[in-house]
Amino acid sequence: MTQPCPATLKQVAEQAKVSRAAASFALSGRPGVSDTTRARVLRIAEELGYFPNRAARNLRTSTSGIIAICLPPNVTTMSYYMEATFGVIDRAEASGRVVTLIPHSLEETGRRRLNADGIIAFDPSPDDPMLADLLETGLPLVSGERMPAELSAPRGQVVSDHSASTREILDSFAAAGATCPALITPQEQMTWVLEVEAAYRQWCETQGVAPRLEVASLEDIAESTRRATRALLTGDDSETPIVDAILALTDGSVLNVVTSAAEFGRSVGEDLLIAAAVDSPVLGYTDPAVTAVDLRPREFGRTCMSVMERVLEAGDAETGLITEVVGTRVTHRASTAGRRR
Amino acid sequence: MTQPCPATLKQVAEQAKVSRAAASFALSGRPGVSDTTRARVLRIAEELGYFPNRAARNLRTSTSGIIAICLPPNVTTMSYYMEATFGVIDRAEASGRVVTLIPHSLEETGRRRLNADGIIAFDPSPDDPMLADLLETGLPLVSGERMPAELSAPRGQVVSDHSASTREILDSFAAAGATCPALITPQEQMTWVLEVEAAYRQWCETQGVAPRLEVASLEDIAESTRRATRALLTGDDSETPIVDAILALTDGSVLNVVTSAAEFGRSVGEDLLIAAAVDSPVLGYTDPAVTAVDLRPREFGRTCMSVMERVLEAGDAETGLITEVVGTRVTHRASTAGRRR
DNA sequence: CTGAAAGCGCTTACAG
DNA sequence: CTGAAAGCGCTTACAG
Repeated sequence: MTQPCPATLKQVAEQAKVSRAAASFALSGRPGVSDTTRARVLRIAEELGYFPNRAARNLRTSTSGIIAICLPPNVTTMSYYMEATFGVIDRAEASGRVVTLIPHSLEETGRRRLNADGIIAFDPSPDDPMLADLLETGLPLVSGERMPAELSAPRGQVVSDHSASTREILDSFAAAGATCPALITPQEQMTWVLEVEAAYRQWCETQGVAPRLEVASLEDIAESTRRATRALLTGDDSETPIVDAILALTDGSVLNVVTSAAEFGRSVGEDLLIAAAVDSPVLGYTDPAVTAVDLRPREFGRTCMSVMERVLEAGDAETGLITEVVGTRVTHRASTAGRRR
Repeated sequence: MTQPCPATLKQVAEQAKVSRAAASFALSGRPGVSDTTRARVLRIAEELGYFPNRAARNLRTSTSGIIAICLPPNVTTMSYYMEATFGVIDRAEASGRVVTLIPHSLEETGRRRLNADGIIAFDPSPDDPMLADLLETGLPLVSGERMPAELSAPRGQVVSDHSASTREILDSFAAAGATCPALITPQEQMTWVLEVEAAYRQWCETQGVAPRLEVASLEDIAESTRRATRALLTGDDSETPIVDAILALTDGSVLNVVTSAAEFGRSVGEDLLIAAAVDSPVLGYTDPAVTAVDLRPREFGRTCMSVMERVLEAGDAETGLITEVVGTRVTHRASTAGRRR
């Protein structure tokens, strides 16, 4: 067990034979202390395993050291958000901040109590009432994926190149012999959904194929997901070409397509290719395993936190909109192998 | 926007025309202040929207107000842990505490820095090295599900009745006509896994059927999951009866069975029943949807936090092992319908 | 039953 | 370049 009470600034100062002020200056890297003194203080702080008492620092600086994460309501693609959250935590640890999640049940008083220094909102949606409330607090906000235009601009944002990954998926469909790829989107107007959709439409236009979209609506989500699959896979209309590939944006849709393809006389990975726009561990367990876009959520979360740090450091100074891009990569699996492997 | 600076104790005291000490006593419910004064202070605090400054309180009481959650490494059944975490947060909010997650990548220095008041460990496993380190800190610990005997006892625990839910699942298999139910377990020796396994063996003994277990090992988890399914569904040995129902403990196994049943000439929900020991939203999206045990993770998380509060309140006083049970319920879906619906 | 006072550990103007 | 001092908001012995 480590020492019960961690070393205090006073102890460091005494050992280094300087005042607490000097020690504080040395540790925070501010000018006003000679290089030799600074080095000595840093060495002793290191030896004693010193780190500043969070409560004292927060009290003095009127901060809370808390970064709050806001996730979309009713998230089914849990793994992405869980990983992204851990990414934020990874990075927050370095600056001694604490990360917590805001439950959607949190009342206004609860949010006031929370008293965060900043908010990271993943996949902000214009339909989320809590998000609107959070924006009103005026706290520094970093958005994971772009903020919808209807909402006030964030101080920083981290984005993925969904256009590129969508094109890569569609190209791999084509390479495996598919000629009529369809899209299943959720009804929520999160910006990444719009980006995938736009990239899909553009790809279709370039290739000269007619876009086929189905929306799994929010109300009665399970049934509407089934309806979307059915709409795409029943060839009730001989005028429209048969859908031979599906890019699904939510894991619910993916799983529904994978598990019901046989009912419609299709064989996934052979005469029906399928891919997911967000990867998840479960997609590696299905048979066949499902090709998906690895959005590198952990890295994405880390980047969100480092943008947040820049925003907090800037304080009220004008920074413009800080933007960072996190690269994605497609994990190719058996579901897009095509007939001829 | 609410007032920039929340009301302070001093303001409350001034308005109530008492000393800060008296106001503090009144608010904390301690004796030493007359009833009329107490009522006045409480009313004024309410009016001003007063709540104690976390940093000041923490500094004064040498606490951090942080509750850290430790999840198993490599969790695939994300939704359960996410919900349980939100449950902890729900409840922590009432006592003004902040909840954070401990990433498994966190180094020893990081853990010292974290400086939590207590730790809630979900599904503690004897194989988790981080958990062993956390136990050494001597911080108050509440475990979600029982602690393995090898590890030091927690101060409190919250458990589910896995025996009852396992029996309910197995009984429903039998009611739908299955005669040879099998179990797929993960290799991790989490106590709930052992409990389900024990309940399964006991049920088999009572029913006079031979238990059939497969383990999906950790290394090469995806492949071993497939192997487990194959082992159960290929009738290579005419001496052993054909498995006609499977209870899978992880969502990976469930999805693998559901998506590969057809390959083995089986039809899920008809001649092959399947159920999951932990429910997840994705199980509602497969076709057929999968019967599963709803462990009520949010309620479970809330209960963990309320046990933690009791532990913290007791301080060093001997409390014995505080235990709470959270009821579960089986969500019956099409995967266990059986041939004759 | 109530008030005056100390002090948690830090940061930061201010004076030397 | 360095030191002495104030004060963030709270809790809690201590004295009346």
